[in-house]
Amino acid sequence: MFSIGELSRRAGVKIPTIRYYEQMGLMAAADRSEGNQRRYSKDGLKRLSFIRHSRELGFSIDDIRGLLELSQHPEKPCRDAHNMAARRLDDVRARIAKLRRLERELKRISGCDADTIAHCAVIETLADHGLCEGDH
Amino acid sequence: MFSIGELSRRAGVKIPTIRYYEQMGLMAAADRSEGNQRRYSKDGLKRLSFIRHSRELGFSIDDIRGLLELSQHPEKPCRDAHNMAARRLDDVRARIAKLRRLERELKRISGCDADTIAHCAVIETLADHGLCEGDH
DNA sequence: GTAATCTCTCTAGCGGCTAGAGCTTCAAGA
DNA sequence: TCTTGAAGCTCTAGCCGCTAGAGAGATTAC
Ligand SMILES: [Zn+2]
Ligand SMILES: [Zn+2]
Ligand SMILES: [Zn+2]
Ligand SMILES: [Zn+2]
Repeated sequence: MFSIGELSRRAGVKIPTIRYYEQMGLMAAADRSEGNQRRYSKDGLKRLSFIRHSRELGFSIDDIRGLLELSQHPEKPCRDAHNMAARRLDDVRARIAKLRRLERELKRISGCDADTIAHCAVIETLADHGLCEGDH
Repeated sequence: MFSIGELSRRAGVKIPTIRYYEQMGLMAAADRSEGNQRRYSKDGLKRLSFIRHSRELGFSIDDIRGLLELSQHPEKPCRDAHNMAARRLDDVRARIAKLRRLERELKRISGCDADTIAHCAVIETLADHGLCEGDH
């Protein structure tokens, strides 16, 4: 049994974030000490690590609720988990595509060789999307 | 002179967003009709289009305040504008790099060919970052 | 016993909007 | 000119995923 501070250190998740996850129903309401402080076991650490890793991979709090639920039922089919991962992947790819378009425009305007605002490619482009090469 | 609805349609920015930009000091407090409704001119449209385009390119509200200010002073050097664009570009590249690492992991776990949660690569990976190929 | 360090709950704030309630104003047609 | 319906007004609250702070109580080490 360890404190929330210890859990925080071990899992690499800030204390208020742990309490937030509890509120959001990701972490079960923790056991309490006599003085009402949260006490965690190895299980709590595992669960929190799962949550952290899922967040790092971009899953939403809602998704994670589902994934945690699934992980509790080893006999169930994993189709749902695959679907969530696939949706995540699609989303990530869409975001990459969008950012690449941004990168292209930003690279272009960063090449401005004017000295004053009057002829600055950055300002001119912001004022007129027609100067852009692509969509965004 | 046109209404906020008309401005919204022409600039492709929602009405509450326009009012929000006014609150944030990006749009100047608009002229008003006798009945206290906002009235805009071509200048307002230009300014809003500039804001919209800047947002699309990923600049923050704060950055945009600066960029608008710069754009009002054509004689000034454009170094500041370049710096902002460069910082934006760096940020976009960092985000792309991060998303690509994500993409790789998500692609890997999406290749799970198990049937049940018990052996599902998605769930296993979320429970153990050690199974990941890279950092994130 | 006392001091230092945790931890507790509760509330509010971040960015960039978005939505709704409850009201007033405007514009077009009869 | 009057009516009606759309559009506008302000104000407040909510979204996500935290993060920060106040002011209180608990724990721990010496
Ligand atoms: Zn320039
Ligand atoms: Zn553009
Ligand atoms: Zn699977
Ligand atoms: Zn990992």
